Amino acid sequence: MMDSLTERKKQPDVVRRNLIDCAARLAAEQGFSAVSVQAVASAAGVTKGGLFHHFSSKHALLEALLGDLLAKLDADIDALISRDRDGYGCFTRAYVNAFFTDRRRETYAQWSAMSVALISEPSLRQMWQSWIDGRNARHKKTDGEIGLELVRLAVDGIWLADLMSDNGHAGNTGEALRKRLIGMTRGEDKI
Amino acid sequence: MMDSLTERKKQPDVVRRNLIDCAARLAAEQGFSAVSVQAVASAAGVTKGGLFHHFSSKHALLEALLGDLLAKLDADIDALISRDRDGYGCFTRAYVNAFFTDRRRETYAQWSAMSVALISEPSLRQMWQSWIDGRNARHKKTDGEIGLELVRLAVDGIWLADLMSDNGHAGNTGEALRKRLIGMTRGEDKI
DNA sequence: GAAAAGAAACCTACCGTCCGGTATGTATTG
DNA sequence: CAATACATACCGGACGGTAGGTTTCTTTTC
Repeated sequence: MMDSLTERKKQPDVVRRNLIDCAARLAAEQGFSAVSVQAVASAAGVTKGGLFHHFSSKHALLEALLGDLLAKLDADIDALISRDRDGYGCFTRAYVNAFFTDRRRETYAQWSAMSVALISEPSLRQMWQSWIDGRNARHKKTDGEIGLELVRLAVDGIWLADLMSDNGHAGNTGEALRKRLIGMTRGEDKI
Repeated sequence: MMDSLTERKKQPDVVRRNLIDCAARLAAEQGFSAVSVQAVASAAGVTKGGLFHHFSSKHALLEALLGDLLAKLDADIDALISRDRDGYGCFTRAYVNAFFTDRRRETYAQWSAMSVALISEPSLRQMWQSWIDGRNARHKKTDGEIGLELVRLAVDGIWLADLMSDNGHAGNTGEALRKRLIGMTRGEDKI
């Protein structure tokens, strides 16, 4: 029996989607250790059994969550690349800019929390690894040089520094860094 | 009653030391998730109660372990700095070289495992944060420039890449990167 | 210097909690 | 009716931590 006003059909895909979102929100707001099966299920207004109906294991849920984040990142980067006029270093520039814009969005908090899982869980690492390998292979012609690799590594370094920092945002402090990095992708030398 | 040959007095500080080392070894060989109180105690040939006699909590044990690693890193970096003739960028160079030499040692595996805890546990993060803050303040005159900060960030990026990579060593692939980074600390521009 | 007293160094046994996962039921849907 | 979409109830295990005893060393006392 359903509420008279809220009367709807069951929407399993909506529930499934909601489970992923709740897992992401939990991870973002309370850290990865707070992402237990019970917590995610409760947050989504479902019981644990219900969650296990949609995902065969906790791991499957995490994989879905990571896949989601990767898909978004993929879209962002592709959009940035298509708007880039120069060929040389276009992926690296997109990588830098995608990072610095995501840095203020809520997805960033999700990434932050996800990173912990990403480092500890081998199969999740594998997903990230194959993503980055695929991208590197795809943009080898335009972004294969070691100088550009260094730029991307520096971005990862900032990411790591953010993870270590207490204030999640760490936001506006990096504009100088961003400009410098973008400059490096264009072969500008400085000082 | 003691064994006739193994006759020794109790050496609590040795046991304590051994507990830290075993925690580090466990973390290095089986990942951070394998570092449970029970596992560490067993590896050190002591019971759980014995461990809790030396460390008031699991967290205290982890802090001791991190403190140990930081002390070693401190010593390494100081030694490298004292051997550096130039003033400008000496800390950054030491940071780069300490990383790349540690990369082949066993301490690196310990760091790898520790990083997971470092990211997830706030109070451990705090220890790292204050270490790096102290170093940055101390070398502000010689290593304050943004270009040098970028070099250090890139090193952190390599560290993160290693964490994500499956092969723990990832060793010799980075010599070109190292030279490039060292070059950047001397104001050389390239390509 | 030996006995007594005290503290430090451990061990055994246990507790409550939370975890991921399962087995089985029941209501909804097509 | 059959399949899907959930809920309920439960399990075995590991986890961090505690309580209380027992052994070993150190210090005091006579």
